[in-house]
Amino acid sequence: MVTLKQVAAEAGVSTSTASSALRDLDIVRPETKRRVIEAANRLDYRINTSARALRSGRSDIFIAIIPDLDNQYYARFANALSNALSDRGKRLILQISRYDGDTELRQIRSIDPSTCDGLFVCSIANSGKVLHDAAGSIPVLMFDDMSGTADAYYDSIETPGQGGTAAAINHLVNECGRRRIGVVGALADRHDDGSLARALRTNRCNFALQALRSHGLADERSLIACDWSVDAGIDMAHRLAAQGMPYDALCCMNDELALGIMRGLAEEGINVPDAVAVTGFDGITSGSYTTPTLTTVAVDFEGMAQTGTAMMEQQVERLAANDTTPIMPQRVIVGFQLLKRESTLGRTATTGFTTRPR
Amino acid sequence: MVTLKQVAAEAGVSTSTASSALRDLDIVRPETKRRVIEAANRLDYRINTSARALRSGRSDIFIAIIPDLDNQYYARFANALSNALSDRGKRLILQISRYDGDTELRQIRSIDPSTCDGLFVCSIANSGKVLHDAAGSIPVLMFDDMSGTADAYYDSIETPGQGGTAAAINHLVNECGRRRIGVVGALADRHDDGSLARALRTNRCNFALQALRSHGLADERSLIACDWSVDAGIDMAHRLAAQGMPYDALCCMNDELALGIMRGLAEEGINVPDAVAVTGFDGITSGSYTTPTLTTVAVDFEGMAQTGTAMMEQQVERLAANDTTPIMPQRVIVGFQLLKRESTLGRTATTGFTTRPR
DNA sequence: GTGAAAGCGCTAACAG
DNA sequence: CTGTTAGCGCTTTCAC
Repeated sequence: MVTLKQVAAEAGVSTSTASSALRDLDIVRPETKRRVIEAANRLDYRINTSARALRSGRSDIFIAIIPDLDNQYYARFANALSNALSDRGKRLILQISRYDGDTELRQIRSIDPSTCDGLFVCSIANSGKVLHDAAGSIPVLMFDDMSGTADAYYDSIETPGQGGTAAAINHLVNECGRRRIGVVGALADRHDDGSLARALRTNRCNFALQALRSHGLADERSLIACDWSVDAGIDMAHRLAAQGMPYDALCCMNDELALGIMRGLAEEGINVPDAVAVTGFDGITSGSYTTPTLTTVAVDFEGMAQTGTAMMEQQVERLAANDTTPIMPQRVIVGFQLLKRESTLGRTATTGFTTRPR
Repeated sequence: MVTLKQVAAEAGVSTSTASSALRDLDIVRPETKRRVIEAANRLDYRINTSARALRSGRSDIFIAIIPDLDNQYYARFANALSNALSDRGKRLILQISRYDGDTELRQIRSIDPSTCDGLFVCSIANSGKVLHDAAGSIPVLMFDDMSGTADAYYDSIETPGQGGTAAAINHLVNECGRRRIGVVGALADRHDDGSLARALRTNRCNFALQALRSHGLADERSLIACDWSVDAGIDMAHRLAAQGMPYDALCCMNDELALGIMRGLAEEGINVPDAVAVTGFDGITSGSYTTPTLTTVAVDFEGMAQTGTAMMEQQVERLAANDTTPIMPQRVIVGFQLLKRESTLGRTATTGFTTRPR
C-alpha cells in the first residue's frame, strides 16, 4: 500500500508538507502543491482514512438509523441523504432498526465517535432525551421527532404536517366538493406517558383535524385510528365498506396507507374518486403509476437531505471548535407540493388517460 | 473519551491483556476476562475503531455501490445486505452511483482499503475487469454481473434468470393458456464490444426466449426492446396498443417495467389479465397491492444477502491469510418463487376480491 | 497468562 | 513556506 511517506519522497518534500498539500491548505506554495498531487497520482496514492480519523478525530463518515428500506419513504430519504453527503465528500453508513426502539438504542450505543462524525435518526419509538443518553457527545439530527417540543434535545427536521394536510383537505373540500372527510392514520400512543393526546398533538392527524375544523367539517367521526401501512389500509377499507362507507373522502397520513386503502376499496368495488376520494402524504414513487394515481403531499426529500446535512455540518463544526455556548435546538419544516392526481380528480375527460400525472 | 488504557487500569491489567480480553481471545483466563469486561462496562468504554483498523488492517466496514434506492429492487437488496452484515457485527456504507458507470468508478477509486474490508457492486455499466482495475486489492462481490462468463474476475451472485423466466413462461402457457407471448425488456447493448448478442446472452431475455422456444412459441416478434423502468413500460403499453396489441401475454423482465406496462394498459382500457396477462420479475412489494396485483418471480433477497456476505467473508479471510492460490470465481444463482397473482389469474370467483395474494 | 514495547499512517504543534 | 517531532488508541510481537 502506498503511504503518504512514499508520496512525500516521490515529490521530494516532507510528509507534513505532503499532507498539507493534499488537503489543499493555503500554507503550501502552489508549485509544491502541484508536485505533491502529481506524485500522489503517479503512485495511485489513497489516504488511509483510519489513520487520518485517529489523528484528526474526524472520519467524514455519518450514520443514519432508519426503520426499513423496504418502506419507500425511508428509501427515498436514505437515497437523498446519501447523495447529499456524497456531494460533500462524506459517506453514509446505514443501520436498519427494523422499527424496533431497542435495536435502535443498541445500534446507537455501539457507535464509537471516532468513526462517526454524526448521527441521523428516524426514530419511531425513542425520544430525543433517550437518544441523547445513548449517543453521548455525538451530534444528532432527528427527523420527524415525535417526542414533543418541550423537551427537544436535538435539531430536527419535520415533514410539513400542518401545511401538507391543510393543502390536502382544502383540495378535497374546495376542488372536489367533499364534505364527509375521514382522516386516516391516528396513532395509538407509543410513548411512555401513555397520553394519546400528546402523541396526537405532534402528529399530522392533529393538523388535518384543524384543517377540517376550519371548514366546519370536523366531528367525532373525523379521526380514524389506523397503522401507517399498506396492510392496515387494506383492512381499514374493508371495515369502512362494512359500515356502509360513511365518508366521501379519506385523507391518509401517508402514502403506503393510502395505497392500501385504494387497494382495499378496489377489492370492495368502491370507485376512487367517484365514491371516495383518497389523498396520501409523502410522495413516494409508486403513487405515480398505480391505477388510479394517488393525489399526495409530496415532501421535498432532496431539500430535507440538503438542509439536514447543512445543519449537521454546523453541529460538527461547533463540536470541533469546542463551542459550548448553549443554543436552542432548531426545528426546520421542509417544503412540499400537493400533487393532484386521479385519486381525487379522476380521469379527466380532456386529458383522457394518456398522460401520466406525476 | 474512555480509552483501553483506562479500562486496563480500572481492571488492574495491562492494555494488551485488556485488548485480548475484550476480543475474547482464549489466551486470557476467564476470571481476568470477566474483570476487564466489567471494567469496560463500568466506564462505558467504546473501542476506537479507527485505531483498531489502523493497527489490524480490518475495519469491519463494507461498501455497497448501488444505482438508486428509489428503485425498490435495489432498496430491498440494500436492506437485506445491511441487515445481513449487521447480524455479523459489520457495517455497510452505501454509495449511490445514480446509474452512472463513471460515478461508480470514481467512487470505487476513492475507496481506501483501510476503511473498507470489501465491496459489493451492483453495476449496470462496468465489467468485472474494469472494476478490478479500479478496486485494486479490495475484495469485490458482484451482483448480476452482465459482463460475460468468460472473463469473470470476481465472485458473483445472479438472480435466477433461467429458472425464473421459465417458471413465468410455463405459467402463462400451461395455466393461463396464452400463446402470443411477448418478452418485454430486451436491452440495447451498453458494452464496449458493441454486440447486442453478447449482452443478450447473459440476460434474462435470452432465457425467456429459450423457454418460449421450448413451447414452440418463439418467433421474430417475441422480443420487445424496452428499458427496465416504469416510464418505459407505460410508453410501450401505448405503443403496443397502437399496433392493435398483438400479444395475449407480456412477460416483463422486471417489476417496475411490468407495473408501468399495467399502468399503460389501464390507460388504454385494456384489461389485465383478460386481454393481456402480465408477469414481472423481482418481487418488489408494490406489486402486491396494485390493482391488479402482479404475478412475479420473487427473488430471495435475504438469501442473496446471506450468501453474499458469506462469500465475501471467505474472500476477506483469504486476503488476510495471504492465500494467493488461484481460485475460480464462483457464481451463485439465488432462489426464487413464482407468486401467482391477479395479473395472470384474475380475480378468481371463489376467493372474490377479499384476500390479498402476497 | 500476562506485560512491556513497538509502531500502524497520519496530522498538529512548533521550530526553522 | 517547509521540516522535525510527537503521538492519536489500538494490536502485535516477544519476553517473562
